[in-house]
Amino acid sequence: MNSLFKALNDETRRQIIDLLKERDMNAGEIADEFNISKPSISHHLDILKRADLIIGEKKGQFIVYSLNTTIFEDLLNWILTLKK
Amino acid sequence: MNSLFKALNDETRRQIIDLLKERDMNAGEIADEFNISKPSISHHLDILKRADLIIGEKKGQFIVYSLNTTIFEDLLNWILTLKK
DNA sequence: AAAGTATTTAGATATTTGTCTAAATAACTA
DNA sequence: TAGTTATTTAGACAAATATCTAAATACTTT
Repeated sequence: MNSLFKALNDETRRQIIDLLKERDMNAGEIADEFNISKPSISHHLDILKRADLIIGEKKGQFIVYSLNTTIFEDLLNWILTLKK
Repeated sequence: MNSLFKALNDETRRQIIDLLKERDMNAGEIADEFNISKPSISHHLDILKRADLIIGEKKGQFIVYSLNTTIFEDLLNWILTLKK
């Protein structure tokens, strides 16, 4: 739960999530959407990966990232215990 | 949204939320649940307040804190856009 | 009014975090 | 195999954060 909230606590990472909501993208495509160096984006992707929010799959020369929607269940449940 | 995720990105603050889920408590009662100084807890309460996650109401000498559940709607909606 | 209790504010410090550049790794292409 | 492209790793640094102690503020009680 710690790594999940940590991962979500950054505007750039939330924007990456929003991008992947639309379609799968490789690291370079993601980096092109930001005015941040590729190594920094790589680092953000690593944090999202460690939180199980995204999955990276090697496709030849590229690594294609996609959302792991199942992890959002945990977050959803955590919130729902508060609503009541 | 930024202050919301920031506020949730700390184990102590999430535990405070869990405590307030059970019942309203004043600052001293909350502090007694942790091995952290009162000023530090006060700081955590401030961050939760700024994120609109909790409300503090003066009751004489005490300040009673309670959850502001309406704010969780925002978080809920953010997550739901990802699930589909 | 003085003393005691509850809470916050101020200022300091160590740790964590986001960013960068340079270099390393991995895979394709000519 | 040499060069090019895609991505990550390593190391450095400035900014943000969690914590502490000491002091200030606010209310209550005697």
